[in-house]
Amino acid sequence: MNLRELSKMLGLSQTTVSRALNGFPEVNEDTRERVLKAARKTGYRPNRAAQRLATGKAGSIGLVMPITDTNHSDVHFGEFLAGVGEESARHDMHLVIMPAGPDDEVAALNKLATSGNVDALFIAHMRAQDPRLTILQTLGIPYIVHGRSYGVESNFPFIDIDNEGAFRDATKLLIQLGHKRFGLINGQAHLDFAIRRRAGVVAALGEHGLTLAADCEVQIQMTDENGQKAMENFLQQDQRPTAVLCSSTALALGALRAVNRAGLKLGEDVSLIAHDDVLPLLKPENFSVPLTTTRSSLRAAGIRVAQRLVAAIEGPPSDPAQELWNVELIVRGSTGPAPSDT
Amino acid sequence: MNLRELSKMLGLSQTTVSRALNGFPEVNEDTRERVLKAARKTGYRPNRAAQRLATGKAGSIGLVMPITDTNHSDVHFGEFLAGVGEESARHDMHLVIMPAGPDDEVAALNKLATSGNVDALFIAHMRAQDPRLTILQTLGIPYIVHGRSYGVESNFPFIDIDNEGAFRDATKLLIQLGHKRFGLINGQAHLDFAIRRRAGVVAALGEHGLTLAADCEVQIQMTDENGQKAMENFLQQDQRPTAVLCSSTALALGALRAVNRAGLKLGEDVSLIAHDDVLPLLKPENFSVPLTTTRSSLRAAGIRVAQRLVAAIEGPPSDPAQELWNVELIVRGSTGPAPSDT
DNA sequence: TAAAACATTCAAAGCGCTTTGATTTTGGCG
DNA sequence: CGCCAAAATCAAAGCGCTTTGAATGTTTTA
Repeated sequence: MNLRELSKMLGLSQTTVSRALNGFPEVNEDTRERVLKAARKTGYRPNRAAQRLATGKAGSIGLVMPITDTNHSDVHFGEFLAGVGEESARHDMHLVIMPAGPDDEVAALNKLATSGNVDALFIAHMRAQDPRLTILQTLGIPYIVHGRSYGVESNFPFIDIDNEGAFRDATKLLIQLGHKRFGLINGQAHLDFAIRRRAGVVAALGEHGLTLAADCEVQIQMTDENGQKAMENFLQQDQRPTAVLCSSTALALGALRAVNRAGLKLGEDVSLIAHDDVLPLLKPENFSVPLTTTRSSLRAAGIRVAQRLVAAIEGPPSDPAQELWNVELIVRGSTGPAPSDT
Repeated sequence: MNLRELSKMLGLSQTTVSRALNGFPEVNEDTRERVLKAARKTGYRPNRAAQRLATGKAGSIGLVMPITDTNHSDVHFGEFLAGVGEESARHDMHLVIMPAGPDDEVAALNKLATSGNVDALFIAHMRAQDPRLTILQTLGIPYIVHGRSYGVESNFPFIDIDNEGAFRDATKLLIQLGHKRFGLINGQAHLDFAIRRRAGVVAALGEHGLTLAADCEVQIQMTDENGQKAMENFLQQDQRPTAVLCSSTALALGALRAVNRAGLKLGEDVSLIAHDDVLPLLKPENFSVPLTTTRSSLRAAGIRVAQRLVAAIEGPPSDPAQELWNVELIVRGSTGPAPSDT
């Protein structure tokens, strides 16, 4: 069943039927009713390819999927993607997923945009002074950024969580518990969230005359291996930190391993707070010592991103809305008073 | 730049240019050369929407993304999706991802197929006697199945791993190590892979006059919590198993936790082999005791599925090719000789 | 050298929708 | 009533590609 058949059946022109279906105001309500009913009964579904051609819209969202040097996908992205997929299916939107390594991202973005295959773009894994922003702004196609880019002043639409606030609060909690020596196992130094989280920690410490020792700070790719190595290093120091913040539960998984192997107890000898992206696999409550976390669901962010992208495609261009989500601080067993022995 | 402009520029008809571009034989080689060169120089890219409309092909692959009751996405699927995304981007294929709970899957499949939005389908998470197969076969659109469906005789195209063989081999290894009492922490009983893995275990045991005790067998959703609970149960029994097989590293993560909490040592008191889908997060070598595993990359399967789907869409329909991948057995520290104390 | 066969190229007709620019209907008002 | 604005509908022109069926050259064959 296509539009011509449907309109012939109803004794109307294609124009009217099309307009009735798409909610245009200039069609009589009775007519619209009749059209909608017929469409329902015949199970008419507009041909998306034809719609795309006629409107010049691709009806799809482009995503650059970051892949690492080791050619591994990132769980964080997978979880995010699940959210995007869910929402875009709801709107009959296609997804174009283009994997790209760190060096090809700009090229991938360009390719996606100029392919005409895509009428909105999304980027994540933001870095400081991210070059992709500049391109995105000149491309003239709707986009949204997950995260921000430290050092970029221009106004762009984003969804981000309050990384700085989250880690400031987390640090404050640890300070209140009496901790004085801190460690930070962070994501790679050029990543925007890493910069902001670090800033949060440093700020909170500063307020209490404390500092983050240079050898108690690591900025590295967030895998459990790296978390373990980092924590092992921390623990070997004379003045080892009693409180450690981790930028992901994956890092925390490794860190916990290191703590256990050193024969120390989490929540007693060492307190730890990690950021939890709510990955289905790494639930902080299931760690051998339940993890105190700052929590914000990546999946939810994915859904929201898709919503806004769809709105941007269908509706008129709106202001570069910027959303900053709050992060919950959830206290579990991995945080405790600072050990008194030192 | 569109086809008309390009052809005008070349002084050729659209027909010829189109054919030159698409590799039709009836165009002069010199002409083709000229066309290709011009296309390259001008950066001409055919409008996919127009192509889709003209050919009647949607240029996209539909995936039903299984979501659980808890509305959580499955990591296994995420990893698989990464593979599919990678390959389909390579072919300018779109993805339509429709999330559906266990009860809506058939409906989702129908919806995808009849939407005309999709010219190939893919399903996974196969169950015994899976009703989706019947539908798929009547839909008349190319499809491929990841996994098989126990009890279904008909011939359908699939990619699967040799679940039975993998678990048979794993069990044999444990038998050789002297183990007599076995446990199995499996995926949900209706899932095809779970049935086959169980069969593999039972077969290997049977060859040596051993059996799988009813209370040493659990078939359950594969989360670390469930793994932990299952192992806790096993360990409380008078005659607790000394060798346990797990259907995923997530289960194994929980099982290991239970072993640790019981004050037992993995690889000594209890041996464990898990199936490893090569998830970036749960690397068996990073478990506190490196895990002996049966390994097969889900990501690789995703890539292969997309390849075949693309081929099926573009090329002529071919035989329902069936691929059965071998699974590696990788021995690490979690397996050791059976304890002699009993 | 004309006819037949082949190799190339072309004009034009869709594909199924949206949208522009009429055209027709309706209804209010003097 | 007749006129005009507003409301409702329509015919037709694209969107950019593929594909059919015909037309034009070029060889080959008889």
